[in-house]
Amino acid sequence: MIATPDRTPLSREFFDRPVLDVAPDLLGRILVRTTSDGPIALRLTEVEAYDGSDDPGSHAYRGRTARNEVMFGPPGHVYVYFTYGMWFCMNLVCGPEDKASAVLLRAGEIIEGAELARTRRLSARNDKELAKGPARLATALGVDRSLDGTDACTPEDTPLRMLAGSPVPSDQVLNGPRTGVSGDGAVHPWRFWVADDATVSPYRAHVPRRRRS
DNA sequence: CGGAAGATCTTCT
DNA sequence: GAAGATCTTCCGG
Repeated sequence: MIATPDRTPLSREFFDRPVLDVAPDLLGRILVRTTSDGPIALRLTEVEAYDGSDDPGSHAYRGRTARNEVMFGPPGHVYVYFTYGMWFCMNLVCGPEDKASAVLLRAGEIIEGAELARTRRLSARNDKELAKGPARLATALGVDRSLDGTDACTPEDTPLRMLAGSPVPSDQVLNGPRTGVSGDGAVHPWRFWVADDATVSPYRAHVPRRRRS
């Protein structure tokens, strides 16, 4: 028989821990995104930890700015940024407050609302690709900067919530270098994913884009 | 399948 | 002014 995933919300305390503890613990948890079109539920299969102001790969490394403001706020809130001229990516802020650490949600399996997700991800060739990659994940869920700062762990039915789901046993969690991170930040093996899961995105090392003539 | 290049624009230097 | 926590399409093997 199949264990029903736990639909209770994750607590603030869950996120109020060091980001390297929270990141692997987020695998198997469920993110629910609700809009007027209906709900989408996503089971997280791949994340990356960004260790706040100590981490050269982190948006918070060079201090507080208008963009990363939310990272310096309370844990359990959502940090959304815009990148490469057309994509959004989402993070969950971790503790302690002011450390500005966060977990980038890189990939997941859509377990509810796949029909709706497909309408936002027309280029996806199959359902495994709907949220395979951080920008794809945000696109599938209809997440943009208007959700920056949203509290993801309230008991109320907000547009974005984290539920307990079913944590992945540590022997099924793999880790390695972060994708697309350049310079000194690339050395940390702070990308975590579920072993043998087809929704995990392929690893790509950072490549500086060639300058246009 | 793998590599190259384009798309597109905010953010910080 | 340059680079970016990316994705898609196009091309060659």
